[in-house]
Amino acid sequence: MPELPEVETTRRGISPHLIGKKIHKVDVFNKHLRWEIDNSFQQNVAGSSIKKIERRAKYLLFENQKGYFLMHLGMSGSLRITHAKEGMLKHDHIVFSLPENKHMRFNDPRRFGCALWLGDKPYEHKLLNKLGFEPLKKEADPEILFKKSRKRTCSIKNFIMDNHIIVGVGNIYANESLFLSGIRPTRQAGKVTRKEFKELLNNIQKVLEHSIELGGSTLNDFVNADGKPGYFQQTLRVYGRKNEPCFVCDTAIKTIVIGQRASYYCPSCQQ
DNA sequence: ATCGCCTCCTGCGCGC
DNA sequence: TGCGCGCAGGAGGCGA
Repeated sequence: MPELPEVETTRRGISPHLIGKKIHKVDVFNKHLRWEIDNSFQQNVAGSSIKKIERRAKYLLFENQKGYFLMHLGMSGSLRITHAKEGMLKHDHIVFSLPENKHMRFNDPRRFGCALWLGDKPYEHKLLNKLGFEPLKKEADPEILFKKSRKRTCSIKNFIMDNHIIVGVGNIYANESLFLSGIRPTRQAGKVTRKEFKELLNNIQKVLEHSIELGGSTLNDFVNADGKPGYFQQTLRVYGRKNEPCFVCDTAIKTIVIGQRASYYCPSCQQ
């Protein structure tokens, strides 16, 4: 379940194996991902060289001579670098053949991921042209959250998980950052103060950056990577801790469903 | 415009 | 040991 830190770690991990390298073949073993992989993907990717890999939200954007293609890891996807001889795994849906007998393989048991040819104006694509700000770039500004949330009645948790507002905050980090900020996930977004948004964005940045650091520590093993994502290496303060004592005040952590998603909070620390 | 629900899919853990 | 069930979750799409 890649969150933004895992996507960024993936980008950094695969980059040395792809930048400036030619993808001489693309084999699609199962085109039924979130959207069916159409012929333009293979046509425009096979035989091209990768110039750059960018990340926007949880999308990976690969640039070649003709334009850009996009990949999303969905819930269960991964990209890993292997030797060509290495055996295929169940759910290896796409294999990119690289120089020096290497492969990049896209594996995705749940097939919520996608692979899409975008052409030469990637940011005009409907998946990308309505996205909110990147929490880890200079553009990140709590004032945007404050202004856009006025008169909003949805929960603050749904609000920060809305990609049209701010990108890359998945369920785990939404729970964790709200706990660190003392804000109950059910509170109406419009009732969160300017001061609280400053604190909240700061905490979102902290948990994301911390997790990228942990992910980065496994980068050396990225070939044949099977490392646990960063958020399993760190201590989660509320996520998955139903009925366990709050680390701050010992109150039992509560769980509730918000927007079809499991939400955890300390009823004493978070108001 | 905004909100909340539905959906895609497989693996896992649980209860019996 | 095995079966069936429910749950997990990113995010687009849709109806209200």
